[in-house]
Formats: sequence, structure tokens, C-alpha cells
Amino acid sequence: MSKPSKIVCRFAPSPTGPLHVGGVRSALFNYLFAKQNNGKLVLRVEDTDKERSKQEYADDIVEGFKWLGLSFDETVIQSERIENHKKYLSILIEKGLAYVSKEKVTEEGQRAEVIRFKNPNRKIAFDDLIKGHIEFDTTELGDFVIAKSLSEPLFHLAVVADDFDMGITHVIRGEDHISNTPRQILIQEAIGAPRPLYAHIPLILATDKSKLSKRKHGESVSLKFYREQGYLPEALINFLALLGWNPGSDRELFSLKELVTEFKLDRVQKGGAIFNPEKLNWVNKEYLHLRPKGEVVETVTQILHEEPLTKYLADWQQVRLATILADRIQVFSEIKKILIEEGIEYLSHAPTCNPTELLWKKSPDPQNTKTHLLHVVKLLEELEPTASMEEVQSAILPYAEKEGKGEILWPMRFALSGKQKSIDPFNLASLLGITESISRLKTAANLLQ
RNA sequence: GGCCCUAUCGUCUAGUGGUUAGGACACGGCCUUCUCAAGGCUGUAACCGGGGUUCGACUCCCCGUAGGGUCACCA
Repeated sequence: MSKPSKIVCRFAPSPTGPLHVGGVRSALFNYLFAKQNNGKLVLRVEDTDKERSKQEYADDIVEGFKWLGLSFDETVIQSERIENHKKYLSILIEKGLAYVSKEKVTEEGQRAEVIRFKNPNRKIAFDDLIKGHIEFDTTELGDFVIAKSLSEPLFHLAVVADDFDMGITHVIRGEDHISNTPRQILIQEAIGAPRPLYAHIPLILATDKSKLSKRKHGESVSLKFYREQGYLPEALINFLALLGWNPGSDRELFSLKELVTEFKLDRVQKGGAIFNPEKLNWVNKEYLHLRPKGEVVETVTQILHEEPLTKYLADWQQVRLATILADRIQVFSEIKKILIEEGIEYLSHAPTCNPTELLWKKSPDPQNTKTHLLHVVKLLEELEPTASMEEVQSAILPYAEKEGKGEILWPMRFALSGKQKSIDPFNLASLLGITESISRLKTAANLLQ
């Protein structure tokens, strides 16, 4: 038995755009595989294209992973390793395995001279850890370009050189790289680098089954979008892990730590998976409920505080509204939607009630209803102006249970909100304040004969 | 179009020759409930087609078909 060498993985994004959810999943699978094998994980920022690479995107990538809680053992900037790439380039040229090629210039920006790899035109086969055996005839690739000039190495060369120097043992990357693999293997063989093991993971697809791309599918492909919408990092990680992988059981909720032990590369799906935001919302809700209630309420309060729609509410009212909302949302971004769609204008303006709707469907008696409303008023008058939901409840509930909950609670709630659907009466009375609640109940009672 | 990959409910998927084809999201119903939401129970819903192999195919093989990826002096 030879001592197994340490596993080294890498995630190698190019900073030409914001961090993509597909990239996050690639990074996640690398992370899980490396961690569970006590291996090393490297973040390699592939910025050899000076035209398109931007520092802000490199920052976005690093910040994104920091937010997610995915850590790398090492971060390398590919452009800083260019001397190394040049070294391999000159070796290839010396050996006659690459050459300076005179080009016909047909497009603007095209060089008259580039470095091409001398393709041995062989068949290349490799055993992908996910896809299985794959074969290519490299003849059709021709003598592909590996550098713009002696000092400007390109993608394929840089990847192979860096993977070699960094001792990468497993290349886990998106399926869109599958056709790059034979080229890279050819270069490896030319520079005498060992071949790493490949695992090409299926793509994350949009609803139309095409690859998620910013150009086609907009902002919702970037991690930042979900971060700004208030999704929880652990929910995103869990959801992404389940997209294309499953543990073989019915279990669906996993912490990152649990994923490290449960994840199996050979259980990764072969086909692409459509990104389903509804399922993400569900996962997020599960994690939201797992968080301490106080913490969630605090975040919701903060959001309400900055929300113009609730500016008119006093601070204590915002906290109470936040407490109610905290139980109802799947994602923090839903708050605004709820405020608008459900219409909570009744929080700021007393409703005008239709007397008929004030009556409980199972017992539509105006006289009784009026008596009940006035009795509720009496009970509320015993309370402090800012009584809590619990205080309101213990003041009203015994009476409601005695007389029939619907008979009391429906008219009470309707008198306070003027709506068929609203926050429950106890929360509502507490949220409006006792003084305002009494006033609304009296107004409603007066509508009844 | 060439090359490569893929194919189970609408979606994510379990399944590895014999299953009432299982779970989750979404959707519908019921219960709970003052309404809404949550929660509980439950229902509708799938093996792309055609040939083989086999006593027997969702499962193995071949051929179609469909979808996707990739074909840069980007990564």
C-alpha cells in the first residue's frame, strides 16, 4: 500500500462578473470533497484576461464566500504566477511542442503572431468521476492557441501549469469545461505534468433548461442577488448542495458540517438541474424557523425601520409588527411584498366597516354582536395603553371561550381591521394600542342596531 | 452543423432485473382555526419512442428522438 498523497482541490473562477450561483455550487462541491478527505482547497482567481477581469469582481467572489462561510486554505491570483507560465511556454517552444505562428489578421485586435500548441492529433480518453468514460479525438482541435505572445499565456496553459505547480489532484468543475479537458490533458503530457482526476458536475439550468447566464437570466444568477434578498447563507448552501446531489435518503436538511460528512462525489447527478426558487424559499423558511426568534425579529424590525411603508408606526409598534411578520415570512424580502399585497393600511387609518361583514357568519345577530363588541371594549379598558399581545389575549380569551370564539373574535378583528383577512385580533389590538382599538370597536358597535 | 454530455411526476430526486415506482417543492382537498399564515393528514401527477437481451425490464445493449454543453488571440 502506497501512502495516499494529500488531496488538493481548487475553485478557479475568472473575475469577469459577479459570483455566480453555479460557481458557488462548484466551489461547494470542491469544499465538501476536500474537507471530507482532509485535503486542501485553493481559491485561484483566474485573471489572465486583463481586458475583462476586474478587481471589483474578484472582491465580490471573496466576499461572497466569506458571507457563505466557505473558507479556502489558500488564495492565489493567477496573474501573479505569470513568470511560471512563461517558463513552461518556453520549454514547450524549445522542445518543438509549441511554435510561434504567423496569422492572417482578419479581425480588429488580432495579433499577427501567436503561440500555438503543436497538436499530436491523438485520441484522448479519461474517466470522469461523475460522467464516466469520455473519449475525444483531438484532431479536430487543430493547433490551438496557448499564448498571445511569449509573455501572455492564455487559459489552457495557465490552468495546466498552475494545477501542476500547486499539486492539484482533483479538478472538480462545471460540465461546460468538459470539452476543454482534452486540450489540457495534451498540454499536461507535453510538459510532463501528472493528470489529475476529473469530476465534471452538471450545470445549473434556468427554467428554460438553458445554462444560467447573466446575459440571458439577469441578476438572479448572482449570489449577491440572494444575499440582498435576505436569504440565509446556510439555506443557500443546503439548497445548492441538493441541486444535483442527494444522500440517498429522504433527508433534505443539512448543515455545512453535516454535508462534509454526508457528501459523496459519486452520488452527484449526471444531468443538469433546474434552479427552482420556490424550493429555495422553502429551505430558507426551514432555516429561518431554526434561528432564535429574537434574532429574526430583530432583523425584521430593522427592515421595517428602513421601510417607508411603516414610517408612521412608533418604534414599539414596529417591533410588534416584526414579531408577527417573523413567523409568516419565508425570506426577508417577502416583508415588503406582504405589506403591499395584504394591505396593512388599517394600521394607520381606522377602517370603515360594512356592518354586515362585522357579523360572524355562523351567528349573524347584530344585537348580540353589538353587546359583544361593547363587552370587549370594557375588558380592554382594564388594560394599559400599550398592553402586550399576551395581555390582550388573557383579557379577552376567557370571555370569547365562554361565548363562542367566533362570535367574539370575528367581530373584534373585523372592527379593528375592516378586512376579511388580517392579523389576528389579539396581536392587532396590541399592535394598534388599546386606546385606538377601543375607539375602533366603539365605532363599529355604533353601526349595529 | 461537428464533437461531447444527458433523459423517472411541472421541478429537485430515490430506484441499480421482479416495487402498489418512494420522498421533497409546487398545486388541490380535509382537519385545526375568528380570518390569513403556519402546522397535521391527504389527493392529482412520472419511467421519451422503437427494437433487442431475459422467464421477466424504469433498470442492461443498440437505434432513434428530445434537451443541453462546446466549438475564441475568454475563462
